[in-house]
Parts: sequence; structure tokens; C-alpha cells
Amino acid sequence: MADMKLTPLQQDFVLHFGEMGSRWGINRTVGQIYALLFLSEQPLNAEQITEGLSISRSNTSMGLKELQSWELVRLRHKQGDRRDYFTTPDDLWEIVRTLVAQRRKREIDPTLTKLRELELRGPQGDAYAEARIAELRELIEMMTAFHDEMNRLETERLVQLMTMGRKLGGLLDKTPKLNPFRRKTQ
Amino acid sequence: MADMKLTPLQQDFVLHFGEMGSRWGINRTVGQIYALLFLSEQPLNAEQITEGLSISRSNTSMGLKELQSWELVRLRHKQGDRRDYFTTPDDLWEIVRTLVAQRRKREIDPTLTKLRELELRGPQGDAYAEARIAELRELIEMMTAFHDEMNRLETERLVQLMTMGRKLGGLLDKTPKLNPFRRKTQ
DNA sequence: CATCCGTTTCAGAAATTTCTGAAATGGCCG
DNA sequence: CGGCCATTTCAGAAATTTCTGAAACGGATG
Repeated sequence: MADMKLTPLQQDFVLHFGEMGSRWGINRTVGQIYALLFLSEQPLNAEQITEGLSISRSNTSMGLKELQSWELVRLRHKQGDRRDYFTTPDDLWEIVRTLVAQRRKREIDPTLTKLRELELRGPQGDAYAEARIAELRELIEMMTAFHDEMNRLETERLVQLMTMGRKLGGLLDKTPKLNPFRRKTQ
Repeated sequence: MADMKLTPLQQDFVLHFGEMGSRWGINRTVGQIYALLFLSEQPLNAEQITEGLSISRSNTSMGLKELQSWELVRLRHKQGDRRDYFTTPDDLWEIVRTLVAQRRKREIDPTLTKLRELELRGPQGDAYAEARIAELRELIEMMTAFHDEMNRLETERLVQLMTMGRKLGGLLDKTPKLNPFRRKTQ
């Protein structure tokens, strides 16, 4: 663990996460740091990450700060060593929960706030736009409420729900019911 | 509809979508074009969008191309007018389905492919990393299978499921069952 | 309080992404 | 075919984001 040469497997995984970073809304370095920590059994310190990824020390520092702001990374300490060591949670479901929660916070919540703010202005004479905005707000509220529910489930129940497969549809009452989100025209 | 002055409501909504664009993995212009189309009862042509958003004609063209590649926008034609007109679907659920499908295609599927590729190499002597990769692949497979299931449901059933609230947990069998994704240690 | 060691900040450099105007393309019509 | 109109392409300009090295910071220790 001293010289931090990556195995070909780590190398490949890390590079992939780096490339995907931009699609995931993080930058390459942040993706690579996360990937490296994800595959490391032992916590790593900033120096090891810097060396492993051949990036600058300050870049590592910024990347770690970013990952901490996402709460995707844990800080650890070792006896008699004042450097910071980092890991990712062992439990993948916990990672997913964090990821979803953070994306919601950054990608959804600000828009929900904005939509509510727009509605507070009351009718402005553009009935279509106003209806469209209200409809979007309702949809987002429904989805976030559902997310809250799923989040409340213990992991075990969640896995149970997700692995139900075809049985899912069967659980639901098939009585015809009006769908508030379907429009009359197209 | 001729001179495309935006109302304050449209203006504000469009600017918000522009700002959020970067968080959503699209650029400002693309976000703005989508927002404008979303609030427009009538389909708009490229010229109207260009004018409404005060951007260049070529930027509009590129933005529309991008939105078409996401399948988030529909092409329409008017009698005796050979310009292309664009709209967003009336049905918000359809928009959400498209969005989720596209994000999965761009953000998840390539990684799933990569993970499988890494596993095909067989044991390389880094048991921890190999286990971690396998675990991640299994998790992603479970989630995509679940997505496929949800996607199969008609909108009405989906809404029914999402609005179940607390009853969700109650539906599930509470018999203790081993969770294949929880690790022994932390 | 001076030094050591690890971390963070920050201004500018480098890289990347976005945007524009001009030119090219493509199809329709007379 | 030649002109017209809408759209796309593309090379360079502009804007934004990422990355680096150097300096500042902070806190433990002798």
C-alpha cells in the first residue's frame, strides 16, 4: 500500500469513472478519486490518492472536499498518524441512498422551490403556462413523496420490493381510476 | 406569437431551467429551449426560439439537435409552411419516462457494460476489488430490472403505486430474509 | 514560540465546453 | 437548371471549468 501502483483492474475502473464523471455531474478527478476509494479495502490518505492518480496534491484536496460535500466519503483516522484517511461506505445501498438524496437536493429541490414561487404570483394571464407549471409541480411533489417513502423502508424491504418483478403490477388494485396527470388532448 | 416576447413568467421559468441545465447534464441553452417549448401551447420554430431567447440561430439549431437526440422534443409541421416546429409532449409522465430512460442509457448502461467486461477477465489477485465490482454490478442489475418493471406499468398503475404512501411497506412480507447486499463488517 | 507536517486556498495556466457568424447543404418550386 | 428558403456544419472566439504550484494556514510538539 506504500507506493500506490494501481493494478490493471483498478486502473481500468478508475479511468472509466473518470470518463463518466462529466455525465454524472462531477469532474474527472472527483470520479477517479471516488473509484479508487471504492476499490480500496484500506482507507487512503491524500498523498496516496495523489500518487495513485498522478494528479496534483491540491487537486486531490479539492476533489476530496467535493466528495465530502456530497457525503459520499468517510473520514477516518489512524493511531499516531495525523493524516486524514478516506473510505467509501461498505454498504452499497447506503451509497445509493446518499447519491439519490444528494441528486434530489441539487437537481430537483431548487426547481420545486422555483415552481412554488412562480405559482405564488397568481394568475398572470397565461393560463397554459400556469397550468403547465402547476402540473409539473404536482408531479415533482408526487415523486419526492414516493422517494421519501422508499427511503423510509429498511434496505431489506427495499430489496424485496425491487425484486418482486412481475408481481408488482399484480399487487395493485385494477379498478379503473382517473389519472389526474393525463391530459385530454395531444 | 409573432414577435416572441416572453412574459415575465416564461422569462423566469426559462432562466431557471437555463441555470439548472448544467446540473442536469445539459447546457444552458438547451435547458432554456426546452423550458420555452414546455410552456408553449403552440409548437415553435427555430426562428421563434432564437428570437425568444436572444441567442444565435446556429445555437438554436444545435440545441434542438441535442434535444432531439434525447427524444425530449417532437417535430411538427404546418400546412404550407416548410419550417420545422417543435413541441414537448403534453403528457408529463411520458416526459419523465423518456428522461429516466435516457439518463439510464447515458449514465448507467456504459458502466454496467464496463463492469461486466472487467469481470470477464476473471480473478486477477485483488479479491477485494473484484468482489466490490461484482457487488456493484449486481446492484445495478437489480435496479435496472426494477426500472424495467416500473416502466412496463401503465401510467395509471404507476401513479397508484407512487401515491400508496405508508401502505407501501405494509404490502411487503415481513418474514426475515437474508439480504444479499449487506456486508458483514463495517 | 519556532518548527514541523499535513491541509487548504488561490491566482493564473490549461483544458474543455459553449456559442457565434459565415459558409455549405439540401430540397422545393418555377 | 437556378433561385430561394430553411437548416446544418464548422472554425474560431468567448466563456467556463478544471488543474497546478506556490503560498497561507493550522495545530501539535519540543
